[in-house]
Amino acid sequence: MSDASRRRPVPGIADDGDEFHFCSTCAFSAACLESGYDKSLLRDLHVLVEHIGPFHEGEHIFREGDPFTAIAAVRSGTVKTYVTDHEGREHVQGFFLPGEVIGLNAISQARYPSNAIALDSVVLCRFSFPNIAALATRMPGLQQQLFKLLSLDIGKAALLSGNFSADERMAAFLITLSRRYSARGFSPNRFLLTMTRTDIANYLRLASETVSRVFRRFQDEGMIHVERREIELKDRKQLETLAENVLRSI
Amino acid sequence: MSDASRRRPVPGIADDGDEFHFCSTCAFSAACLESGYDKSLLRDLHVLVEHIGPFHEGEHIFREGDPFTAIAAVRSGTVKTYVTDHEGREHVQGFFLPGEVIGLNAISQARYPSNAIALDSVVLCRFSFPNIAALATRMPGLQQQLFKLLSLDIGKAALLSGNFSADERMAAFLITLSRRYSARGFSPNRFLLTMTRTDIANYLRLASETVSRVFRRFQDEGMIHVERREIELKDRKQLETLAENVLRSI
DNA sequence: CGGGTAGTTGAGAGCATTCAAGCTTTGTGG
DNA sequence: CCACAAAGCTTGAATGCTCTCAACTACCCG
Repeated sequence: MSDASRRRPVPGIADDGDEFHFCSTCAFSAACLESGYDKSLLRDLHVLVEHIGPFHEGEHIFREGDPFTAIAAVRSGTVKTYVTDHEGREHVQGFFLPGEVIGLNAISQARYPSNAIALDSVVLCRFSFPNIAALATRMPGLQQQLFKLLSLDIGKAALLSGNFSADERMAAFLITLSRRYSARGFSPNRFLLTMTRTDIANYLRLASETVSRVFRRFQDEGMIHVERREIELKDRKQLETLAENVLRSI
Repeated sequence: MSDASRRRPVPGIADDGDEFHFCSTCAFSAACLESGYDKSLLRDLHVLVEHIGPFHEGEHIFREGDPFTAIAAVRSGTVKTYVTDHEGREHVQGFFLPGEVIGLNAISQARYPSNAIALDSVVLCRFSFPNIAALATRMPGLQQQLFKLLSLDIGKAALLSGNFSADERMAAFLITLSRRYSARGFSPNRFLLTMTRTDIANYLRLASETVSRVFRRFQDEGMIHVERREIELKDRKQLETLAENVLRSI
């Protein structure tokens, strides 16, 4: 995390005496609560958590090459991860919504292999990785959850590896966004695109103009209604059909 | 593993009394030996290993949807993982050389999300995942190694996600193959392409004709010499330059 | 109101694909 | 041992999807 001044607990969420809370968005809470650990272990987990932020739009959370010490779950906002190549082209690797974990691909090299930037106002739960790994040896449920998260990310990364058309990739993008928002209790059919067309393009390996054109065509065909950053999925079925090939590999 | 009859230890490699060996290709051996664990823990690890195979060319190691119970390190040969979409197009997700681990992306769903097939004669080290995970709680070095392997695969999958030209992708493919062979003690500049042009194409998201054409062009420009499945890298520097953008994100 | 960023739309170009044909190697059976 | 088939590979020509370039519009914010 590049900005040390932000590593303070968020007011109102810090420890208050003997009580401790799990933030509802943290990816570890559910798994560990379910596993029925005793209170002391849960407290061990809890004290690892550091609520940091808010980061404002455009602010970096970490940069490529920064030493890796912690993973973080998004509490609110959207995070984009990306790398820049020698020609200055930006390659977006992923968007992270509330509840999702960033930094997992940094473990193998002990450095962040990409940049992470806030697309809007972002608050994170930060977990020291050495500490959570150590704790995981005492909490098999936590270890299992970490393995799962890592494994899931391998599959996610494979999403875009396939040889698909612009339409297929865009449909898959919209459907996965919808599912992820839906899983967090947001509307599955109406949501805000927190990223620019260019970001979407760099993520889907398209030109931003192509993103515009696909949006327009999808709208003309009645599949979506899009206006600036607001989007409504109007024909989910058709979108799912288009996305089918892309998503079956997850 | 789909073929139960192959789950026998390979003759000559099984336990012989009190002695136990690590097979040199197993990704876990080095890390765990280094960590200086006592003999009983190392034996625990060793008894988890099951040497299976050989699988012949074209034989499936697991299929999409098979229940996930084990990960496996390739001992010898090459494994291809792939999925097939609704139009019957094959999407190759990866090639696995000796020392590399397959099945890591199956953890999150408890099912293999893709097919794995032997490209030549393949022998594997199989590890029951529940067992190795349980052991990892007692061997932090092993847990760390598992985290690393998983994290590494996330990065690998991102390799092909970028928006790169056929030349860049092919160069990156050849360079990574070279590095991986080299890391295993094989020649870095002369090796056998154990996969077909079509497999390479499906992996790099190209048409097989394009793969042919790029090979020819690379050869005409003196970067490689390729004849059937035999390839020699003649101008590594130029290849690395081409691959630079693709590889910097790993 | 003006500047800047984001987004849209059109026209032309280019890279990769598709279609098609021919070549090479390998394996099989007469 | 040869013929033949099948699969893998190569090469050429034409099409097409997506990109690039360019101009224009809409919106936001000082």
